[in-house]
Amino acid sequence: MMKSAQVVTALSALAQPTRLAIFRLLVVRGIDGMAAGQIADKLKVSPANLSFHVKTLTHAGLISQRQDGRFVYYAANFTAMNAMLAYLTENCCAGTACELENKQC
Amino acid sequence: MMKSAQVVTALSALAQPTRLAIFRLLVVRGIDGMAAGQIADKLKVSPANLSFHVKTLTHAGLISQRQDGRFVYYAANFTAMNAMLAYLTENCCAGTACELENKQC
DNA sequence: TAATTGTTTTAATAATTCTTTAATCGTATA
DNA sequence: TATACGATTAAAGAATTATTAAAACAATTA
Repeated sequence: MMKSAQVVTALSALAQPTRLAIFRLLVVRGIDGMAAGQIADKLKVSPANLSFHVKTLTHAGLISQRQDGRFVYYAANFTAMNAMLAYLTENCCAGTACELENKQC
Repeated sequence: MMKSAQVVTALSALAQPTRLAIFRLLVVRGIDGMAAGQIADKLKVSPANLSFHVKTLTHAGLISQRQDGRFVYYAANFTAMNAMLAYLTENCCAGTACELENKQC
């Protein structure tokens, strides 16, 4: 079970256009992930700025990194993402009668 | 389909301890919602500060308001919440082979 | 070892966000 | 109409966050 402060950290990490784009890119990529330079090229962000943003996502636990030669690969952490999503819908409608109208809630 | 900027607005709205608490409270409450003063009491937040935060959540489309006498009731907008959650998991792992390990992705 | 490539860090500035207090607005009741 | 109650707004200062450029670091190759 996730704590409120962790969830705020994760949401803050995603609440920025560049970081949201990075995360979505990595979600689509799956477990192999993508090298820092590739991400920077694809999103047209400077290397320094990319480093700044992936650091924020990493601290939030939403992505992981692995080194391969002089490349650093980043990948989405699906467990953390799912825990965050679950926190938002938890105990929805006090457990009653809302499956009728909503998908996850 | 939600646009990136809308999702950033929604995530920013939730990425703050007081607002996350307000939203979770309203998610549990369901469609009836809760009056501003009740929320403020429950979360031990000043009326002015509560107004500030519900305004942010309202602008993000995550909650709605309805007036009843001199009370203003706020309720979670489940459609917006689900759209935001869907955006994050969209096209996960390019559509391949990750149902094996994850719940939503 | 020197040079190159990929990435990160630092420092500075610019921009945004949060909290508090006081004043204001709207609805209901005496 | 005057008063009370619930809620919102406005203004100010404090705190946090984003962007840029330059320097530094780490791994590879000449």
